[in-house]
Amino acid sequence: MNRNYPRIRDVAEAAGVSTATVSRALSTPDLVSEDTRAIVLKAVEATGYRVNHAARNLRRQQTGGIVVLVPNLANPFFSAILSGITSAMAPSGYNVLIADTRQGEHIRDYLHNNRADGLIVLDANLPEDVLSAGAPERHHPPIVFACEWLENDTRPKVVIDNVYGAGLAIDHLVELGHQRIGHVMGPPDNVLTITRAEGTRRALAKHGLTLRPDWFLEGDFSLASGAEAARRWLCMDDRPTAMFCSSDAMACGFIGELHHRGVRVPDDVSVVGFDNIDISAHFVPALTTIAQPRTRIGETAATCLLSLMKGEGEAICQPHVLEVELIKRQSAARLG
Amino acid sequence: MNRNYPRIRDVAEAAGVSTATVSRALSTPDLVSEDTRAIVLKAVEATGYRVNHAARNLRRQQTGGIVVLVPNLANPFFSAILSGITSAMAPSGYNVLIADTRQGEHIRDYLHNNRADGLIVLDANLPEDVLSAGAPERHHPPIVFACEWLENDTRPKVVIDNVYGAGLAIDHLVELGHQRIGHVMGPPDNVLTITRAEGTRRALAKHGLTLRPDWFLEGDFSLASGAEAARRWLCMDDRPTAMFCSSDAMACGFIGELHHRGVRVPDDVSVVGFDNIDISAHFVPALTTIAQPRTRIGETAATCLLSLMKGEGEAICQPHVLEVELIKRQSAARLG
DNA sequence: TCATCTTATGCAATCGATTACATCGCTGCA
DNA sequence: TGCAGCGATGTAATCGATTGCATAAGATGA
Repeated sequence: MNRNYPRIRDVAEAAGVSTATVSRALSTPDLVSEDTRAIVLKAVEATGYRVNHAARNLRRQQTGGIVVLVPNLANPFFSAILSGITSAMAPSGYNVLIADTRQGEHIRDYLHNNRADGLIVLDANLPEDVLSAGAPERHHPPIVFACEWLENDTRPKVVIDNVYGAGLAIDHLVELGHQRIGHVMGPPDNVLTITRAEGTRRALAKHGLTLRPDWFLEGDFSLASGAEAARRWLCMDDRPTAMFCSSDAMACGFIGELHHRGVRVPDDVSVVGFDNIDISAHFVPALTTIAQPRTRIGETAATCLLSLMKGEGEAICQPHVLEVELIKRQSAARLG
Repeated sequence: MNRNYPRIRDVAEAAGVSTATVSRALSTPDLVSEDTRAIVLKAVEATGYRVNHAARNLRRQQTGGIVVLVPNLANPFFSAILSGITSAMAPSGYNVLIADTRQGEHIRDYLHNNRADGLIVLDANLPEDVLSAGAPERHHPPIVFACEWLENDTRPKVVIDNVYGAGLAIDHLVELGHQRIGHVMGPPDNVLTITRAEGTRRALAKHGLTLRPDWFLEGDFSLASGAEAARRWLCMDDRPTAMFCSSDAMACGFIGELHHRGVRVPDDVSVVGFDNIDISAHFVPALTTIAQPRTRIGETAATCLLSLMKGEGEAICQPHVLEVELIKRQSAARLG
């Protein structure tokens, strides 16, 4: 930041008005006459003035930024959401800060409302106390949850219907003639894991299929854990003919590992994923999956947070449930 | 941001010292006696004080943040780099803002030094004037380029040796007996495209192979452009037996599309990618590729920027060239 | 014992934009 | 004519932390 940088006072002098008028011309144009406004804008142009955000934020008692808490930034699933957030935030002038929740203690800083005017949380598995709504001595800024959320928490969230999505996947497999269906899950304490597993169980029950707990494999949404699940599938002496994976990354890892071991998808086993990440359409075989609108999740969360910060109340921020969709491709085929 | 939030004055009163002492105890502990420091820290604890960054930044004439300009945030290639940046930045206390360069005019704002104390640029294809070093009336903050860079520009950068990397790929294919080698390129005006194509040409020449311009296909690093390249490959009546793709995403798109059309990799054509993104090891077939240390690129860029901002001069910021490595997997096989 | 130097602390100005309040000039109505 | 009301603008206080300068207390040396 450069000293001798044009200040609002320089603009005021150039325009022959007071700093108050310059400030008003820029942030509340209705309060100045059309003529002065034009003069001021010309002076701004001439001096190359840009507002000093630190000064503005100090006076306005705000920080001028929002923070996005991301679990594992390196996971491409989140980059599309981030992209949606930044594009929805850009016109507002708020800065978008990102913080990787794996970076330990630093996140606590971000939760304080003197660090950010708002928060978008993509990771509901933070240490117990961090996100608790019930600690009034901690001054949290407005929070919007996206993708993940806390059970029994009334704060606004932007999510999908994971139970329904899982149901779509199972219905499809059953339609293809599969009766022996397994499930690769995410990490145990994750809401997405829980709801997708629940949806899987319900759909299996609906179709009168017996539930085989030994066919529910634990994973962590990653490629590597999908590969690990494949190895466990290979060790079974009584194998399912189809696997529903709780993330596309796990589905890809699963298929890739099977391929290395000489097992073919969908010939030897059908696979359905969840997320519809970019690679899925190009995978070999192209991945049948449940699509969720990732960019729109980000946009919606950002828009919701903006209206919360404007103080437009919680009313318009009822849980947004965005639609999911079955994308039929080649990784799941008719049993036979 | 809450009014009646503890200010430095509250801490001062609680500790029975002046605000100056509190400030010093926190930011320059050496200037304060051990006893008072302890008292102040206790008072900080008791009041729950957190510094107001707007006030600090205003007084210190800084913004407290750095901006990362990313071309297409939704591209997973960049998320690993971002991850490296945030982890290297976390201890410094600087905020990390991200801006997607596709978001048009807003980027210009970020380039002004009253918006950020430093800049990491991952996209060298911005409009001509935006990054030009030679416009002194624009007050740029310190800049570090990463991955991409401007030709004939002496500013610090963190890059890899793309010519050498491309050479590794071609050498490997030649070693496997391939004589007819094509190349899928990135967008035409991109430095990575240019240097990787140059490396390809040089390596082909080194091995005495004739250069076939009709085997150099244009792409844009994306999955979709890889698929498009596959379609063009299929239309050739005189096909290369191996393709070196300038990004893993294009390699995956290429292989996926061929697979849909019944062409097998590596049986019918060998493919080598570039980047070693996470999916590559799990792709079908597992992708032979040139690895670049993406996380470390981010970390190095961040560290370099930090020392630049500390005013430690350009000296320690000579172009950092990080190493690349050939990862042999299954997508490239012996010809025959 | 006094002058000098060092260390620890306080006082108060400062960073730049915003905004409550005061002022001024004008219009319109009684 | 006089006064209320309104629109446009200026004056100056304010946001909270930092830091140059002043000062006081203690250490050192002659």
